[in-house]
Amino acid sequence: MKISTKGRYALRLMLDLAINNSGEPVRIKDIARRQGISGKYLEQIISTLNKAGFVKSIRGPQGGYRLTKDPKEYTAGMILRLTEGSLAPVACMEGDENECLRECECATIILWEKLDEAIKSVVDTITLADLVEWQMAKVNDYNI
Amino acid sequence: MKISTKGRYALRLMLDLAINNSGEPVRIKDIARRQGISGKYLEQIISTLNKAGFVKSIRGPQGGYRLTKDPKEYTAGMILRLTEGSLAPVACMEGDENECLRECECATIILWEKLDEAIKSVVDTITLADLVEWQMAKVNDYNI
DNA sequence: TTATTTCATATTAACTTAGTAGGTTTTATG
DNA sequence: CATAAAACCTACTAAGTTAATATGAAATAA
Repeated sequence: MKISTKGRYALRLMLDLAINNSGEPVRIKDIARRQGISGKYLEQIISTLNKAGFVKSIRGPQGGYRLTKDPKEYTAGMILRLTEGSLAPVACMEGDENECLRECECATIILWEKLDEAIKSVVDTITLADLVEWQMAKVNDYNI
Repeated sequence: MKISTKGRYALRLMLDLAINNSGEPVRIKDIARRQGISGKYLEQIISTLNKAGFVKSIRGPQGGYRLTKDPKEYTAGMILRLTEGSLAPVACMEGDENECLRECECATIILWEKLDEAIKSVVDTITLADLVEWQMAKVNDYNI
């Protein structure tokens, strides 16, 4: 019941892009340095974000990445689901494929539904803009 | 971000024990048959529940297991944490051991805290008695 | 005494995680 | 035009986890 590094790094990567939006594209190398994450691994993660249109890449020297949308347009859920896959706590909740034959008889499904709703209520309401705001507040605290 | 079979089976096992409390101890073999789960695997899971004092075992013929407490005394969280380990969505939230060095600078921790609270608010308020109640309602629906 | 049950430990195949490795393509700049 | 800096692409891998199976020992009711 853990969010893996892929999801966690994707979130920090997007947050890094949102904060370092000075005009020039942001290089993987710099994100890797700032976040203390393997650059090669970040390449793979950002590739997913790129293909989904979450970021735009500029190739060649002085290249890098930029967000395609305003930070408030990305929810944490969008980023996590893209990189982690479904956030449903059990597979039988993920649609027709994994439907459980005991579904209509098994009461635990009600627990899983409530848990699923609780998770969604957090990840689908918090946006990248919220993370930026919290990050700014943290930096302020730190500098006082 | 999934609950594994251990946790899911433990919950169904405890629910089965709560429902089949006719006085005689309940055998693993019968739970396995009713739930469609490998008996040998259930043995391992119930061993954990036994050592934690959640169930009491009676050995020998006509032996089996019984709950030690009233169903409303067990929360889903107690059962899941015992079998799954911590339900925190990220390791850096699990106490001093896994503390993240970036904690005080990284805004994502706030998201994880909110997610953790949301998960707790479900699993720590739903009891085995609730599951029994829901199960009874399901059986009624089915028989109408 | 026997059969039935729990109890204990070891093993395993398949899968996932968290990267590393090595190279190709694009393109700004000198 | 040559070079270097960046993104891009695919394959590989060590370690860990999951979801069991396998084998047998210990306890005990009949």
